[in-house]
Amino acid sequence: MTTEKRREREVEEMKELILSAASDIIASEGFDKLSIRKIAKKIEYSPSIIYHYFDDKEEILNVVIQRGYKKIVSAVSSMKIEGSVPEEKLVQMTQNYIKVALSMPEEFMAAQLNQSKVALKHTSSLFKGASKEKPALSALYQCLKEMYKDKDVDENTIELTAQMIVVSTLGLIFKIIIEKDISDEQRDNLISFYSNEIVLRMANGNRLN
Amino acid sequence: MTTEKRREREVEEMKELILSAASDIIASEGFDKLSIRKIAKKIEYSPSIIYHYFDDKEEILNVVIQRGYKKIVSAVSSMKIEGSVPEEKLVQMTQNYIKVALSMPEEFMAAQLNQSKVALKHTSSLFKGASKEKPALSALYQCLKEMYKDKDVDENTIELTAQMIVVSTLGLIFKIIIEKDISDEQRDNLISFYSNEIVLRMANGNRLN
DNA sequence: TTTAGTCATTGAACGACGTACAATAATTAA
DNA sequence: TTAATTATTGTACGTCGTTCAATGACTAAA
Repeated sequence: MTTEKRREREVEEMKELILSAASDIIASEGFDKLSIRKIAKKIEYSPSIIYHYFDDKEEILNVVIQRGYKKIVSAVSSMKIEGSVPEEKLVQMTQNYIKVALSMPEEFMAAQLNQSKVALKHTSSLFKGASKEKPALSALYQCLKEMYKDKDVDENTIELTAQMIVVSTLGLIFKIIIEKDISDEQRDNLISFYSNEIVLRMANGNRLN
Repeated sequence: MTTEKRREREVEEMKELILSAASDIIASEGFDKLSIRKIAKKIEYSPSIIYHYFDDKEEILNVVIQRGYKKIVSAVSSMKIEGSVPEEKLVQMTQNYIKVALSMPEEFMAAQLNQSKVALKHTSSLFKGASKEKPALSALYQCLKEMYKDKDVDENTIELTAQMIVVSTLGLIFKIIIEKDISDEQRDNLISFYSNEIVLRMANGNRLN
């Protein structure tokens, strides 16, 4: 009777074994080098067994990517924002996000570029109402709202602005990761100019109203 | 004696045959589905022959990607800019770039994400002096300079601003392509808001000076 | 025109891949 | 102890990129 519980646990353990082997391989060799056969060798089972626990390679990849994405989200949200005025908060949030993303470039790119339904459920941010669903976007949205409290900006414009800031930040992160030979100095310059200048201009442009 | 010339031409023709077969496959099935064996079948040769004309699959891929990129560049630069004031030009340039990129999403993504030296030579834009070398960036740079002619903005800031606009635009394009299920209406909204509002804010923020 | 040499092209093979499936081994419930 | 269920494996298929020795075709020299 209690057997069932144990079985469940064992299945979970086996899945974990497979996933962590997959993560190891990805960490040491990169995403494209992951193969079912390598996982099997690493956990000392035959390749076939993996199909008892996962539908196919893609499912494994999706789980790994999803976990990477959660790691990123929790890293970002665990960072304290010390700014008192919304402008300062905005700058800090942007910098935090960029810093975390650049600390795990492989995982970040994989998560963001993955077009599977599962991945898109987490990463999509361009639909109407995204600022209510996505944590990063909603933090941005609140920040902007605070900034606009004396002005007259409609909600739709705030949402669009938040989306554009997110999308721009992603562009910067992508390019920094792709152009892998940027010097530390140049990289810091770019990030600092972007977060201290560009983001604030986007948020608080002189063309509002 | 003239044989050599003919040989050269034949080699070039064979390369072209291989490349165009590769392009066809990529166009109809996507980049990841391209295989040496498929190319061979398409041109009715054995797979081995391909290695007489190219080092490996990657070389073929690089050439195709490079051509795709050139296609994009020439499409953008052939578009007339009708705006009289630099602000209008800026908006139009941005819209043109986005439109062209979205008209060839596969090729555009492949070119931009390719980390090979060859590709980066074309796509990198975050180094110091990029606004002098890269056509898209330099057009932007000129535009910004015109906008700032009465203000006092140093060259470095102009370059950084141009780079940030490019990078942001890429972010928007990437996300629109990745989130493939965005409705036409929503997509047009985003592009219009970005190019008419956000880009101008980035260029002409109230925080200048 | 024959010969020797160069170059184009092929077929077969290797090792790797994802995956399906029937056969076997282990475990559980009766 | 038996029957049923479940875990695990071996084998096989079709795919892939790539190498290499063997062939075929063409070219230059005799």
